[in-house]
Amino acid sequence: MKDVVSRCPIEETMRVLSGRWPTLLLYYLKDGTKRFSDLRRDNPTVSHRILALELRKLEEAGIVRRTAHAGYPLRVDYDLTAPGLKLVPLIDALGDWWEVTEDDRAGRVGSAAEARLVKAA
Amino acid sequence: MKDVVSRCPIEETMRVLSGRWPTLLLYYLKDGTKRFSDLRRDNPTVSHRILALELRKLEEAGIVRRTAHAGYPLRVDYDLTAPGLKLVPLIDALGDWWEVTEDDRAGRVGSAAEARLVKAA
DNA sequence: ACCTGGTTACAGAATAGTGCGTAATTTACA
DNA sequence: TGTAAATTACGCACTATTCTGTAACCAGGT
Repeated sequence: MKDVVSRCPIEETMRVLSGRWPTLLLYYLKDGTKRFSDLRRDNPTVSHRILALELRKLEEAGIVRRTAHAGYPLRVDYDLTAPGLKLVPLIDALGDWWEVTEDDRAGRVGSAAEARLVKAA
Repeated sequence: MKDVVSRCPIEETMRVLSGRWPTLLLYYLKDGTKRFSDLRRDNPTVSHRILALELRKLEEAGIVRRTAHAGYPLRVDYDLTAPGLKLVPLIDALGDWWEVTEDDRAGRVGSAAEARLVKAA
């Protein structure tokens, strides 16, 4: 994915949300502040390095906020920004779509155009 | 992205929609049947190989339907299935989100938690 | 020395692009 | 009449690019 300037908002959004982790991190962050180590526990299959990179990407996109606290054994908090919170229901909707359409997607029901014809008849 | 079996519907959905092309193809297919060459014209930056692969992925996911007509000059039509059509408004919503939150994301307004506090005060 | 959050270096895997080949029919031209 | 070229939707091999993981290392504070 080259860094092409596209004025298409869908493309821009997907540039941020694409991949395995972004939506999952949003999901885990939706009910409050989490620390780096919390997020690792939430999803143990993400590597240390990738988690840091993904979080930074989301931070730069203005979706999560990073807060570093001075002192102790070091502590960094992550939480959603207002735009990030607004994104949560949209992502949930995608998950719902997956479940609701499960049978149709598997059961090869035919095209939507076909369905329209059937309804019209 | 390994082929890990995850029962998380969000993860499953993103496995299909991730990347630069899937959402764009959905976008171009939303108002009717298109041929392979139409889709190439709609997005001239996708290579023929990748377009074929992406379309096949979407077909296997039950989102688009492929219809090959016999005979030469060879002709193949693509259109959305019913689940695919249902997906369209969700993707549009993501695009809208990008535009609506543009200022907030850029203008570093602070976290959502902060916003809640402000409202509460 | 140990903890947490993060970075760097390198390796291997996954993904994307280029160019060539193919099919049967039509059109283009000498 | 012969033949060369274009058309359409790919598949295949090869290369380029990007992504992801492992492991090591660093910072500041107890």
